[in-house]
Amino acid sequence: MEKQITIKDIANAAKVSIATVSRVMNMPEKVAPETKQKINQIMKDMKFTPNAFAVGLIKNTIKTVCIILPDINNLFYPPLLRGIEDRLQSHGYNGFICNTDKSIEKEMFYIENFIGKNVDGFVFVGTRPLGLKNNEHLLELNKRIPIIMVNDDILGSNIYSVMTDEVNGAYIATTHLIKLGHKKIAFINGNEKLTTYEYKLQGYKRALEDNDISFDKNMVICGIANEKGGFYAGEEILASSIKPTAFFTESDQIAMGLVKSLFFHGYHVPGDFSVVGFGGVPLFEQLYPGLTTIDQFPYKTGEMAADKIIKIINGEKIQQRKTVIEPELIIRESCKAFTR
Amino acid sequence: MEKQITIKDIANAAKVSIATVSRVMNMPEKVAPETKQKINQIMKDMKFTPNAFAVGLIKNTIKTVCIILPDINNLFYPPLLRGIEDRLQSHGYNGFICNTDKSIEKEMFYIENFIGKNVDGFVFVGTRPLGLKNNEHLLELNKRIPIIMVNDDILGSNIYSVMTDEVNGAYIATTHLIKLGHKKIAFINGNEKLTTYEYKLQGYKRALEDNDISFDKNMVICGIANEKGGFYAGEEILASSIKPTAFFTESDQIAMGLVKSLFFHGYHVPGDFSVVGFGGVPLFEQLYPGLTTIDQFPYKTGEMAADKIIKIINGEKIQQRKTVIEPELIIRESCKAFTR
DNA sequence: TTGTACGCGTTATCAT
DNA sequence: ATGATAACGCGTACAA
Repeated sequence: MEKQITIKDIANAAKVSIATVSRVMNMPEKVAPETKQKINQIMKDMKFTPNAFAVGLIKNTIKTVCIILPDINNLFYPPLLRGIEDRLQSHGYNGFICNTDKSIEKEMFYIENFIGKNVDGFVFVGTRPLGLKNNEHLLELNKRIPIIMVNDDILGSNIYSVMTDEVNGAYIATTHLIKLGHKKIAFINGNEKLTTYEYKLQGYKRALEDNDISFDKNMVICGIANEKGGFYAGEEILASSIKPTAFFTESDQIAMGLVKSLFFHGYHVPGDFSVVGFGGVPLFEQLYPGLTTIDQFPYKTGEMAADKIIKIINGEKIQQRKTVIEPELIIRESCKAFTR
Repeated sequence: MEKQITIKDIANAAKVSIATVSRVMNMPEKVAPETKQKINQIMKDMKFTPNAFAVGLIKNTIKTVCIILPDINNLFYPPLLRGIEDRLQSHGYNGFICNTDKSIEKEMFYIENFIGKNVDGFVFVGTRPLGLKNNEHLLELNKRIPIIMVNDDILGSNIYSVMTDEVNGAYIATTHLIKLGHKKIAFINGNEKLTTYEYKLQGYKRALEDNDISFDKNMVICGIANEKGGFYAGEEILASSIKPTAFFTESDQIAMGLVKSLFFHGYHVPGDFSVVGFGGVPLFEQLYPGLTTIDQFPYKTGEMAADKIIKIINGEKIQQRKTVIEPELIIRESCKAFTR
């Protein structure tokens, strides 16, 4: 559009050299107050903003991070992304957001793309497919550029991470139901080979075990991990001979669909069935009934991830490779004691 | 971290000049096939990626757009953002996402910030505060850099836009309820001075008028435009002497909270009250009951916005300044005929 | 077909 | 306290 205003234009207007103009921006203490004053004024008047490419060429940073996640439509991510963004912002950084739909190809494409754009680091958000071959490229990348994983972790690697203790979260959820007197607790899980599903299953099993309830694999329904999957899971269970009295779902979003299915068939929650979700998405406080769930503190998770990647970028010492966030039970209205 | 591979390294390795290397990337037809072959191989082997800053300095573009929106936690935005991103991607562009929380100060800060980062354009998503003084800076910006507005429009300006016909959307929603026999229709709106609230109120009023139902301002509740606001609005109405038989809400998210309030007090939807939302957020198909709503086609809106800003950036001719998307009624389960 | 050399806007080093 | 100038990595006009 318009010709860009350069440091040269400012220098001419101020009758000084470009070096002085540069100095008022980078080492303002080394320039005389009046000169500084004058130059600052002129920069404002002419709406000067330094060319980021030129600066980047020299400083080799553009204060930008690339955030890679499965899909922003998953309700867990918006608050998490806000946490990241707000925090990056306060450090003077910005973030690109990239949706991969869990496709490793897309992920690799984005990585190439953004290495080309000289980002300062990568944040990988969300659970990852199991298997080394899906994660090898991250190990490679980690040698070139600062990266961090959020809500997943590659054991035995030296990749930094911030994640919820999901095993414990699932344990707490299941235990809550058991303490309420439920013994027949169905678990609605996702059906892909993702670490998060493994963790939650572990926690669920362990809670049963610790309470001498035998694990029944028919009680585990694996489907699509969203509200539709939750609905279908409900339909499937109600049509089957499985008769749980309570449900633990892998995500809040699944819980929503499940609850719909239950109501749809004339049941009441928590009157007939208790439901515990997982995530802590603020929205579901306003579900009917208010969803009892495991809070993963998505916003806080994002903040911690942002702080950590910035530290890594700045070469600061990090205490622990893996930061664990302990989840907490939020009791709302979707559970009831089972008495019979 | 590691030393960057430059075009010079490639040139040395291939025993050619840097000009030739540059040419294989930018004018490959002007270099001999064998030379090209060899250089390409070496570039791959050495994992060469051109320095974006250097390229940007010359071409003065980094194929990046800045997307400014109120808050990604508003459920209407994730699908819209996906539409934008997917489309930008296919044009070789990437997008920054910035949440302003409707603060003009934050917005201006981001604008400065990203002008400094040399983005190629801005996409302003979401309704804007009324009043020229809140939008003057966009008129200024529009002279410097390509910009587009999504779901708002500044009349009389030459800023491009893509937006739903919200007046008509509200008209359709209200008319739907009227046709079902409802005469006492409450409208739950947002309480700020934003264009979108004005538009929807207009459509609501017009529908009443066209059906000889007199407008009762007590039937309009203005509150916070999210699920909590919806819940409070429900509480407020149920505690009052206003006795509507149906609700039209400014957003799907409001509808969710409203429905909760209604159930909470022992009412049934649509048995006792009919509810129509606004937006078309896919999630609410799995609300109980499935939410009848006005589809604004958020994903498609995003796609169209992305296509348009790219055209503007490329200097292509645009047919119409303002692209209007006609909303459609999605009938699900939250409405019922009123007979009495 | 290929190479030389200049310029993009800024920072930083060395003089002054 | 300020100025001149060499880098930063790449693209391209011009020369060969």
